[in-house]
Amino acid sequence: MDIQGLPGRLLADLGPAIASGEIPVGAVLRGEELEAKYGVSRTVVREAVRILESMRLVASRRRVGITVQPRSDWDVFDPLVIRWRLAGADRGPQLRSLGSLRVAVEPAAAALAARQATDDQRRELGALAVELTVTARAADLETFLRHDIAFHATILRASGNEMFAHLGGTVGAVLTGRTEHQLMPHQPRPYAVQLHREVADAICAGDAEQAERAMRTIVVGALEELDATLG
Amino acid sequence: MDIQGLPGRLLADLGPAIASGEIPVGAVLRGEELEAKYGVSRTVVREAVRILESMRLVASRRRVGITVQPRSDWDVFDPLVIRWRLAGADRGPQLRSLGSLRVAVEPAAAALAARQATDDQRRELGALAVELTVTARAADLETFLRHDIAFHATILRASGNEMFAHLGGTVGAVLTGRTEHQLMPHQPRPYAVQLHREVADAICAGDAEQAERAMRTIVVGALEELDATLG
DNA sequence: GAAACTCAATCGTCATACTTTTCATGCCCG
DNA sequence: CGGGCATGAAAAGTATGACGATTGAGTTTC
Repeated sequence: MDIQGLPGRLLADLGPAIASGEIPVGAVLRGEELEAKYGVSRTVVREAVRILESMRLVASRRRVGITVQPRSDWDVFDPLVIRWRLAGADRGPQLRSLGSLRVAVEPAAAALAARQATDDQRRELGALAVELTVTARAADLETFLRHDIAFHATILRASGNEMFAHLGGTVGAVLTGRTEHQLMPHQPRPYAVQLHREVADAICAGDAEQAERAMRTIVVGALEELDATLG
Repeated sequence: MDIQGLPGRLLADLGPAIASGEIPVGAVLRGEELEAKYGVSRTVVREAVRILESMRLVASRRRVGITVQPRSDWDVFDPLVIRWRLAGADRGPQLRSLGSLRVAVEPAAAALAARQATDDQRRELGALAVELTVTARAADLETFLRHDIAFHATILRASGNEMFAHLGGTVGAVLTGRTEHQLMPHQPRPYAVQLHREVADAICAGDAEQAERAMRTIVVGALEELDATLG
């Protein structure tokens, strides 16, 4: 998932620092400075900066340096940017944005999945729904999270839309983030688990409307809970 | 919008070639090869490859070379990847995916915009709706397109969700693409123009449900029309 | 006071050398 | 005959020194 080598190490340090605002918007870095700070060569610094530039986090200009760009320019769909922001200070706004995106996308994906999931995918969803019920009762949060991620990713994949499918990773990051940061109840709510079961059943049965409705209830609920927690 | 300098030139050539399948999945390039082909130094090739790597279009491995990755790994939300794919062979699937995404996102954005757009934004939407009506009647396709893009981008921005806002550029690429490639009627359908007017009015009046409904009609219609055209 | 000019800072590119990783070959041993 | 292991080479990864191009800022000149 991560970028390799020395440029990767620079990114892993600079990315979160910029995303969290520790290096503020408008700040100017010089390449030479970064070489010294990390004890690497120009080659490495330049490659790392190029990548940050392709994410629109910074812009490099002659005679000026490497400038941190305004947040509105950032490529907020880039998986790395999402991770960095979730780890940093504006986790709240980021989770809210992602929550709204989920509300828009996941019900639609569930409806599509009910129409065109493969038999294997339907079977897998059924199995995952069972796992969720079991691990929720056992309060095994870690395993629950893993299956929850797989559940949503499978539906997004089963929608047959490659862009929805790619949001599987993003949704995974959201679920992981809110569990890691205690934004979840310590034990999954039975009602939420029940809704997952309903979504799985509806998709298995090919009932698009019911799948969409149940999924919407899930993601709207998650967003409301988040709003309540963040105030 | 584009990446600058010599690495940008490499990207502008390699990106479309990979996105269109001209350089097939699984193909292996060598850095030295690219240096020779484009008459540039190692530095430049490496920076370009790093960027392609961060889009997951290729992976670079020692002793192996630069391998084109399977399409399912590509970062399909990256603006450059979207443009490259729209320009190439799988424009059809790409437009369909984007169409579904619009159906999911834009109605939700319209509803949010009705609740929390600024006065300026409401005014601008009203003005744009007027422009659309006028230029549609005059069959001034180019101006119509420009205002249509601004209309949708303004709503996405007015939703107050940064991720929706960023899709403004993507939607712009879609609209431009389908106009350029004759996937549109030669004159905008009066009914579609009327719907834009309704969306603007609803948002100005703060009627979220009506805004959402009208916007859904627009994007569903666009998707159906696309499906009909592509067969 | 404004316009033109000079200068220096910084990124951009190139060429080259060296290092590290990893695959493939083939040898040796069981 | 087959499998594990040493050996070598191929390719990317990193480092470095040199030069070019751009551009912002200060300075001069009218």
